[in-house]
Amino acid sequence: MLSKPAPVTMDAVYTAPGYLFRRMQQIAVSIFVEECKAFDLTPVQYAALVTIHTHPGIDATRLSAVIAFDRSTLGNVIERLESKALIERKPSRDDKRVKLLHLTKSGAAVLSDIMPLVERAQVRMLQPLKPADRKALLRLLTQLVDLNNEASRVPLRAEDALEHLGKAG
Amino acid sequence: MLSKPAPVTMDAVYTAPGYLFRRMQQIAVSIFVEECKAFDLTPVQYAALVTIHTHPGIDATRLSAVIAFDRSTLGNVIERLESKALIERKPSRDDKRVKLLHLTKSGAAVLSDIMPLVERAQVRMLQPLKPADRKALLRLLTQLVDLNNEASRVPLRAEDALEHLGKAG
DNA sequence: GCTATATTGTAAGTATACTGTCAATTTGGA
DNA sequence: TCCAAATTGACAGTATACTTACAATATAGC
Repeated sequence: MLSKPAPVTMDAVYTAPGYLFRRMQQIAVSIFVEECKAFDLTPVQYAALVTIHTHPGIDATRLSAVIAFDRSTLGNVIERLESKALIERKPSRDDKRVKLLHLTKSGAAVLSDIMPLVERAQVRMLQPLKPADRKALLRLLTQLVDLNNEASRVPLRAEDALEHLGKAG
Repeated sequence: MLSKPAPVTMDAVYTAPGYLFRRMQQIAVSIFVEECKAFDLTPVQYAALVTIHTHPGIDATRLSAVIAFDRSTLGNVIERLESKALIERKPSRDDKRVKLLHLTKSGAAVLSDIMPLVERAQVRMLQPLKPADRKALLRLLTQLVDLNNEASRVPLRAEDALEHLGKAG
């Protein structure tokens, strides 16, 4: 026997994992921006700063692989960071196509000042849960993001991107 | 004694809940678009269609509250749905400021055709986890989104938005 | 050494997602 | 009733996040 199609309710939206992920991302960005409003820095810009600090002389394409950003999107992000004088772009001697990224003094100062605020924001996002639930959620989310890595259009390629990044500049 | 500041590593990015939420949202959108590519419909457009179907004659402002979207963003979404002839906008008799939203026949057909594909996408997002872990993650995420509702710039206001939406048109 | 292929940065185009502001309209209070 | 305040849809501006395309350059295979 064929059963009738279920009636459409708002549950088709509210209980969908995709809706919850979008909503949580919205909330996370709100909290981040609020905590860091003194610095006019977005979550994406922060991730880029941390990565350039950790890997001085990285180029834009590798950076995009290390933080799982689209290469085109990252172009604009880099532009904004450069116009705020937080990073510098210098042509590579080895490869004329490449531009190497470094933090400026100002960029390093901003990064070190903003890190405690970012930490506060991260804590706030999970605050409403009980400590054990925070741990459980983080564990499941880390696992799911890792297992779904290839499903995203811009998979994380941390090791691949960095294995050729020696002490060269 | 003052302790030295911890050295900055990529963990400042990778283990932050905010990074994991952004990454998971990225993955979720990728999977949605891939499953639904036959229909050229985005997750946001889908949520709008479901809501307009469930609440015919809703206006844009209430719609934004029901799915927790920014009102300005929603304006563009509605425009696109209208230009694809999936919805209609009609002026209200009661309030000259308001435009009421309804699905077209084509919109209703698309919605009913796309729902199984959306369901498949939602399943795929959690597929890599063990069934018990899927349930646990959904439960924690639902709880966290609910408890953090006010932290977002556009809180969900389902009941408020709908309590005045009677049979009027 | 020369050529097919790949990589890099960049640009244009689309779609969220937010910040403001604004005019038209409605509503509530004095 | 009349005026201040709120609401609604629209617009401009910024910032992700993706697509495709392109020119300059580099690399690999022959």
